[in-house]
Amino acid sequence: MRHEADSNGLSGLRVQATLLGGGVIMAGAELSVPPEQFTQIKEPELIPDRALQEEEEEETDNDGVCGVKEQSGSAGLEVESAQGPLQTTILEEVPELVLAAPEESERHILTLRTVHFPSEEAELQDLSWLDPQQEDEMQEEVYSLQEMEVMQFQLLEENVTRAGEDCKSAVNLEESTGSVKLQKGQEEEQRLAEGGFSEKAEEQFFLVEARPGDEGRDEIVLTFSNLNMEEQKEKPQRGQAHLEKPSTMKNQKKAKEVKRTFHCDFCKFSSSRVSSLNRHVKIHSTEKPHVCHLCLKAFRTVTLLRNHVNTHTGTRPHKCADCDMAFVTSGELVRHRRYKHTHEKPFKCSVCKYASVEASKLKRHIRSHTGERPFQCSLCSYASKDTYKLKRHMRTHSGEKPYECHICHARFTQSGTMKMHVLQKHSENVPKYQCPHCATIIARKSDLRVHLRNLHTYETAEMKCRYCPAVFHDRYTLIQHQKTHKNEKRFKCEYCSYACKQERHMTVHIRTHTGEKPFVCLTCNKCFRQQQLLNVHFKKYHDTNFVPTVYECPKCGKGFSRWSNMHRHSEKCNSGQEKPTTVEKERAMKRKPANPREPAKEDEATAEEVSLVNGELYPGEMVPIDFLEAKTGGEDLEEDLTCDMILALMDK
DNA sequence: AGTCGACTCGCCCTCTGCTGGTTAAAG
DNA sequence: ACTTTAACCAGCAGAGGGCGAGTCGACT
Repeated sequence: MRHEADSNGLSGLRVQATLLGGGVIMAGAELSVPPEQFTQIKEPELIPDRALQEEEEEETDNDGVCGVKEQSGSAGLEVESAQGPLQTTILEEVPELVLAAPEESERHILTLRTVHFPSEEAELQDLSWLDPQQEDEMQEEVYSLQEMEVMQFQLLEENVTRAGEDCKSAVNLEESTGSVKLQKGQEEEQRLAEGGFSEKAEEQFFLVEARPGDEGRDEIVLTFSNLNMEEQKEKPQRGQAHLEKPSTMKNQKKAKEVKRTFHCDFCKFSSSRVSSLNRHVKIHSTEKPHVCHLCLKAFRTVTLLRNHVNTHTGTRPHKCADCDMAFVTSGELVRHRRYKHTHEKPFKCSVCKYASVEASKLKRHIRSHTGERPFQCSLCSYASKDTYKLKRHMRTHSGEKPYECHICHARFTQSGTMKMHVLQKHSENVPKYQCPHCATIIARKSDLRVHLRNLHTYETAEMKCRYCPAVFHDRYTLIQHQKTHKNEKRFKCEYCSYACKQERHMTVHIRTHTGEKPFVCLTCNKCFRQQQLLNVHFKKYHDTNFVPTVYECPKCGKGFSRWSNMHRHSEKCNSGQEKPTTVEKERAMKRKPANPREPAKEDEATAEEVSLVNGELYPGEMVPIDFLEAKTGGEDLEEDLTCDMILALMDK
């Protein structure tokens, strides 16, 4: 059964009835209605062929009843219309349903009901979403819907072992299941009895498909139902209250007798048994005479009380043979066994492979296909597909954070979030996720997904390398490639053979060719090629608080502004003291001299020297430059050293 | 009337995945 | 110092599993 919303809100009806898979009656209608409306799909019921045969005999007497006739052929049953598309009054020209071939052993009968089409305009629904093959198997009747107010389908599942019975053993809608009925007069009567049905009914649409499950089990496969479950529940009598469903020949004969229906005065419940009605009426009563002696909770029936008391006493008489679980009722045990042991899932979605143990789960699942969101948040536009999600969503408005980390007491809105928090923050041996394309290890699966999306997704647009003409289609490869350029001396001087890795080095170097000295001392107007040189110059000659570092010879105590000079001196010093250790060297670097002033020439050279450090040292800081001495032989370093020389050495 | 089984509603849970803010490293 | 980038992290929603409990038809 499939459903598709009509965005225009117009009504349209498409009646479809098809037999699939041998012996399954399929009946469906697709109507454009608001997607929040669903109807109830009744469980399949089993009826014998013989009953169907007698039912059909009676059905032929009913005017306006959708006929059910046999159709032979390997295709099995098909519901087809005896008429062409109806333009005005569908109730006078009803489609005929064809029952399963006699040899069919199963029939699924699905009951849907109550379709009202108040709109003046009828629109055919697009069935393009249907599987083409599936669609081909359906015969459709498309009706103008203006005057169609009520339709009722019943599709019952029947498991019949006897073969060869005449399929014309009809289905009498009046007295049995397994039939489809569209009886205008009856519906009109019912509508009038209910005080104007057309005003109360709401638009609904649905497309029904039902077929037996695999392996001939008692399974029912439903596609879409967009009929309002609640409404179905609330309006069980519409054109249906008087229906009987005899499952045996005995009941069939009973059905032919005049049967009396007992109606509830408080709701639309009715039953053929007064005992059922009496029991039902109790649900409208506030009287709950059966009180639990343990918690004083009251119940309407002794059965409910007994089940309740069992929850206190732990009495669970229905024990699972395959595990330790036990239940108060047998139904719970059956369901538990389906979930945990037999994995029987009778409710199957034909749109996808989903199957469920419970019908309510299939109903909930179908909302993921239809997009129906019946549960509207009262505070925002959010609407959910089930009550729990709405309740969970409401925490975003209330700020409620019911889940607390037992270690750091952080609070969370969802248990899963807290669980992840504990795992990531407070657990050892946290699982990690290795990227299959690179060495990256990521803590969360979802973040790995983001990583894959951002770095390893193929992009149709070419991404160019920043340094060469190469192009790539994923970011990771591009980044890896660009890293290969990292150690290249990509910047080459146009005036000499100098090359370097960083552009800012080249900028400084170029000034040695152009003679440009853009940094001017505002005090003495001396110009420098680099800001750092100017800074050092200023400190040494114009900053009265500046105290330069002095390196003292460990042998004679003579001071030097540079460690290399001191070291050169110390090698030749005859004072007989030992060469300083590395630690002593570091101490010497931190020592402050009594009289630090050095000749201006050396100071300037020192400033030049400091400028080599690519800004990693602050102005005035001393740098061990053994490598410079090795290069220059330590002779006249201050005078001979140029910026570009040092830069070249640094880059090496 | 009692009981059973099927059906149904509702609640709560877990798992999953996306999103956007934060943070630290790299450029 | 600034920008960019990617992992980290909490928030939040989608989907589905499992079960408690109430109702009702059918049977005894």
